[in-house]
Amino acid sequence: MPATRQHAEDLTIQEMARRSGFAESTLRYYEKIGLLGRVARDESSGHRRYGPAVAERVQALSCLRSAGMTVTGMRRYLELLALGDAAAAEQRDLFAAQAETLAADIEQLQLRLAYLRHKAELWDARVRGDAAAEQQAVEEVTRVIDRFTY
Amino acid sequence: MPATRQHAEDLTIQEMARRSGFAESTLRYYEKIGLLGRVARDESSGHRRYGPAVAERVQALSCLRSAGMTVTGMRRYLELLALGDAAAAEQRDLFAAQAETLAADIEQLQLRLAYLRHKAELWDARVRGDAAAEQQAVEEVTRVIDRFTY
DNA sequence: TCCGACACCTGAAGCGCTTCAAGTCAAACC
DNA sequence: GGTTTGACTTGAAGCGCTTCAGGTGTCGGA
Repeated sequence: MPATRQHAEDLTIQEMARRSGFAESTLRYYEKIGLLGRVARDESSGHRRYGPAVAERVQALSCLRSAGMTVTGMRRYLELLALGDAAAAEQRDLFAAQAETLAADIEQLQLRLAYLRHKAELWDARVRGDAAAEQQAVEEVTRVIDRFTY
Repeated sequence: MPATRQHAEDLTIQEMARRSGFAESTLRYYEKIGLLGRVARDESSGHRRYGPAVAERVQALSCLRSAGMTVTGMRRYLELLALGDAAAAEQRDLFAAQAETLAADIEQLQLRLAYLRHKAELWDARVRGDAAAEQQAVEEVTRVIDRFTY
């Protein structure tokens, strides 16, 4: 009789990991550092069971995390969430600021992508023994690097 | 008489950090784990001095690192580099693979960005008490999340 | 000549996970 | 009924840095 009293919609750590994109180890870690409160357990096995409320919270954290938000930022989000509509303006600002940061990051990454592609071209030209193409790739690499900012 | 015998083009760790985008601590760390070989020192002060050859190497690593390459990948790159043209095909493949990975990452990040912006809209609508706008933002958030892959 | 100020040094600890080692629980096969 | 399989548990160690604590070397000014 396994976990008869559990709700059907409760997720195992494996399911929670699959749905959220967090590794199982990360879910355990987040619980340990207090981001998730205490997650319910199956009484007999001691395995974690993620109910709907926790699951939703995990989903939201997953989005924020994959958008580059730090653990500190996620804590802030949860604090604001607890305040509800009273903290709506702060929430808006939190998301807007994170969006701007991410937009800037993406722009930089696109430069890095161009760099990598030109480097691939460069070595390809070398494989083919095409000195002219190699020279052009070198110039393109240089041009891209000049646009890097740190 | 500070470091009279040093070459003028040698960089301090601070300059190297500024030019490469690595933190000074990261430069020390990379040296410790053997990514940079042994960096020369100013004899009297014991401070690191990055000569042109090392500086170029650091620059290249910086590009790779900021394009998402792992330390393992960077080691591989340095190995191949030592082989010169003999490993040109492997270098091309290394860069091409890294480029593909990064392109996929960027695509995901653009979704996260859309998510963040819609979330900001959502809270903004709530601040303004605009239920219709809020409802629309909720739908947009949902639509974006459905396109997430992990 | 002494005094900060500052850049740098090393070694150790912390962070956000990830990986690993050793063990528990439950369904399933022989 | 044992035993294997597989998902799960905890605690500890590792990774790639980052931060911190405590100290050294160099310089410019009083």
